[in-house]
Amino acid sequence: MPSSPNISFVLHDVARLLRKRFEQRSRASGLTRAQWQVLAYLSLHEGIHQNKLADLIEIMPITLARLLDKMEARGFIERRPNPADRRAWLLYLTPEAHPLLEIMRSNGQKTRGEAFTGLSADAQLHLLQTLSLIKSNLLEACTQPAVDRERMHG
Amino acid sequence: MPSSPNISFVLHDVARLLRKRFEQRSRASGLTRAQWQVLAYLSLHEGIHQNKLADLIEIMPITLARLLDKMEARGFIERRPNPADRRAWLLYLTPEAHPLLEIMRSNGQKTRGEAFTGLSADAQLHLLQTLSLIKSNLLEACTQPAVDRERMHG
DNA sequence: GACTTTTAGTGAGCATGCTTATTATCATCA
DNA sequence: TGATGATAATAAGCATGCTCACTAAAAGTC
Repeated sequence: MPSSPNISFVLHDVARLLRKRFEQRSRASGLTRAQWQVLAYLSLHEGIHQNKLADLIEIMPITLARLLDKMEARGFIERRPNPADRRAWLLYLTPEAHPLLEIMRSNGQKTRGEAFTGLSADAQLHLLQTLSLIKSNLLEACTQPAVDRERMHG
Repeated sequence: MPSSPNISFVLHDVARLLRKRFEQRSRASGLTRAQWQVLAYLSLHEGIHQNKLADLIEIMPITLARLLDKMEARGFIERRPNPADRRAWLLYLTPEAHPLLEIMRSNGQKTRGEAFTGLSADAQLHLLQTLSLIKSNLLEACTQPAVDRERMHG
């Protein structure tokens, strides 16, 4: 309950504020947080295809497709045909994208710097480990049927 | 960078997965995560007006207005005119909303139960405190101008 | 080789959250 | 009282993320 603030609500708030702050900073660069995440992952896996990349980022393929549409239109990435599989595209950064990597990385660092003021390096590492555990718990849970039935009245 | 996973990305992923899991569970009840958050806060502050409530939840008033539109249409809340100020509405739960509070609270608990498997009560409390600190850092930061200028080339 | 199943990608439609801009009302102060 | 500024709510428009449904191509099976 909000009176003793709910950890899920706070977590959601933090994510939203991180995104907001990052995008305040990055507006001039033309990349949103989500697009930067795509670019960051793609820079480490050029030549990957969309469903694999969506799997890495853990978003739905259709969500990634929409992001790539915009990033392609703005000249940050290109989709090359895959001669071995005519269903799939192969994804590459354009030369224009490379300078952005450094800028966005720096913006991310600045945003984290603001967010994590007062947290020691140890505390940050601990937080990362805790969040990673929660994430893997949730990834597991999301694959299982969510039973809405309950014994509220028993 | 994604190779050593970025704490902001993970935090964002966790928030997204929490929302997804909560909504898998709550689909039958007709309330989304955001609407449940509104209802939870409103249940503690009936008679509040929109801008104040938006301030409590820390979202933009227009975002709240859209949520309230849907919740009003579905009969969960009502907007009563404020005789003392014709610009403002006073917000109340409808009788239909009250049983939902218990159901949604339980859904939230179940979702957190799944998410926090393997975390002691102490670790959860510690996480909450850490996140609250980060949130207040970000709330502070977001009010300050985000300087995009930087010394990348110097 | 034809039939079925799986996989890659997208369309449609909805919810949340933002920025920017507008209207109506209230509050202040000369 | 009458102009000025602040406040409550909403409108328009965009981005992200989901579910559900669909097409096209590949892969597996008889």
